[in-house]
Amino acid sequence: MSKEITSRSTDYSQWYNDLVIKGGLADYSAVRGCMVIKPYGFSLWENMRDALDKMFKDTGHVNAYFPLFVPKSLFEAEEKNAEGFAKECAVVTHYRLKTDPSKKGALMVDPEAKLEEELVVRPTSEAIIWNTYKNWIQSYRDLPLLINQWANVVRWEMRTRLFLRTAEFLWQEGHTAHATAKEAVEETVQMLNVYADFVENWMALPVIKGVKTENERFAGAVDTYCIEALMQDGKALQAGTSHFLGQNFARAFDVKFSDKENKLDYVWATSWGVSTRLIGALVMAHSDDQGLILPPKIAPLQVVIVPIYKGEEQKAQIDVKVQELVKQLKAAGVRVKYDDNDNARPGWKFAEYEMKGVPVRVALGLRDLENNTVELARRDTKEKQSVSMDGLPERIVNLLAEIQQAIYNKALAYRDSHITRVNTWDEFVSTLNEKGGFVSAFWDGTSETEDAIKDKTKATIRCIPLDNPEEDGVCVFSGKPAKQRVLFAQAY
RNA sequence: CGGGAGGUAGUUCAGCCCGGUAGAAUACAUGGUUUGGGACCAUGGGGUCGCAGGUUCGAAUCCUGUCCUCCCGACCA
Repeated sequence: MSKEITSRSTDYSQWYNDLVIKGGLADYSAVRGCMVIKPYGFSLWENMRDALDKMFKDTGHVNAYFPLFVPKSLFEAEEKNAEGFAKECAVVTHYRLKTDPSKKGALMVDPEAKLEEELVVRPTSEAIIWNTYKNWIQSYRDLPLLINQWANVVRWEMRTRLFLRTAEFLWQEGHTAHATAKEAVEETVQMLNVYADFVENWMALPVIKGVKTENERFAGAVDTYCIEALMQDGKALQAGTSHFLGQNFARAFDVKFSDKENKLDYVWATSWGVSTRLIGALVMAHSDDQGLILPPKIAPLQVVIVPIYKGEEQKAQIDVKVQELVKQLKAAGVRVKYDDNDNARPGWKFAEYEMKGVPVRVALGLRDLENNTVELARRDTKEKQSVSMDGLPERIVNLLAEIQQAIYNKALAYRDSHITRVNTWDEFVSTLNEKGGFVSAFWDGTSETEDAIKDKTKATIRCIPLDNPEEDGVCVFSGKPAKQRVLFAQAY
């Protein structure tokens, strides 16, 4: 069967690819490293986007849109940011094609149409946005400026993977400006909390909130806060970042404001983003060898109803019952589909919707009509039971909530059992090799140690957890004094 | 960007070594029987063999280039 999914134990990477492709989320395209997000995958993204957008607006932000292109001179203004992204930028150098005289029907770049100044296709929008903010901010009365943009960005990655790392991806980027450092840090932390809230409560994926070390910090940031999630293969995935940018961009773009005492100062900045990469996290964290498992809150379809019948007459009887149920479920705000396609038989549909991760399936046949029951099946546990049609809509609404919680609990249990405290280098290495997951270990605080560990084990410091206690210890690698444990892991 | 594998029907693949004008399964269409875990029978449509050159009487098959994908590695705010 062409729809079969490679098992996790056979080939984890292939399993992931199978889920994305066969689950109907995305497809490869003719463009290197760029994917087509299919309707089912995009619907998932829309649900995520809508929930996040509401949270951004509830915390006082508004949406705007800035250009796709950044003039090179603006891009290079903030030196560290420019350097960090330089190696993966697509650059527009010409603005016109012409017919190729040496080849019929072919086009060539018109050498006469070379741009005076190259345009960088945004890998992130700090530069173009801060160049704009310069014109918008004069006084403390103009602050804070709290803007978000939903956009696509391009990063010319060497090796791409569907959703996890594509050359073009969709994301949101918030860019805020504040009068004080304190306020900007508060904004940075607030948005980190919004991300954690979203990922945990909507995506059912537990995360660890923390701060990045200097090595892992966003280019141009003073501090990078992050949420880190754990995938089923024991590798960590950065699910979102929120940066305190200090006055770096204000200096680079000369954005000053007058405070109440008429004193000029540079404004304080933050930026924060999550991307379609979250879909990759979702797929890898929850799904099984039968296909996707999607949390009800963001699943494009929450309930699918499959009729089981012999002949038109039975079908008509079932239709009547189902129409009523669909109406009730829709009234309760449930995303429901009645699949009465006659081409596919029930067994085929069961397998198909399991692959697509629809949380709840209702099957309804003549036997059920006689007994006033339906067969109710949940995707996460694959449990099936025959239940009464009375009070069914409420029951389904409750079941959806139960599934949402169960998926979260399962991921949480896995994550918690994969945070291992180690005290020696041997333990550190063997834990990474044999068990995976997060390794909590003392670190001497130096980049050299961090680099050396990465070199030897491929593990990086995912974060210094926000609630980290200060304790005295010795660095697991260097043996030097250390003040706290940090979380290491191999990561996507 | 380095190493490996691959691109042939909508999909998964065989054919390639040894050149002779393309096949299976599945999907699709039609008709019939079916329908409580990926149904069956019959008939039918569908492919410039990734693209571009070259060798040859003749290329899916040999040669060169190029694009795309997958896996491993390097890189990855």
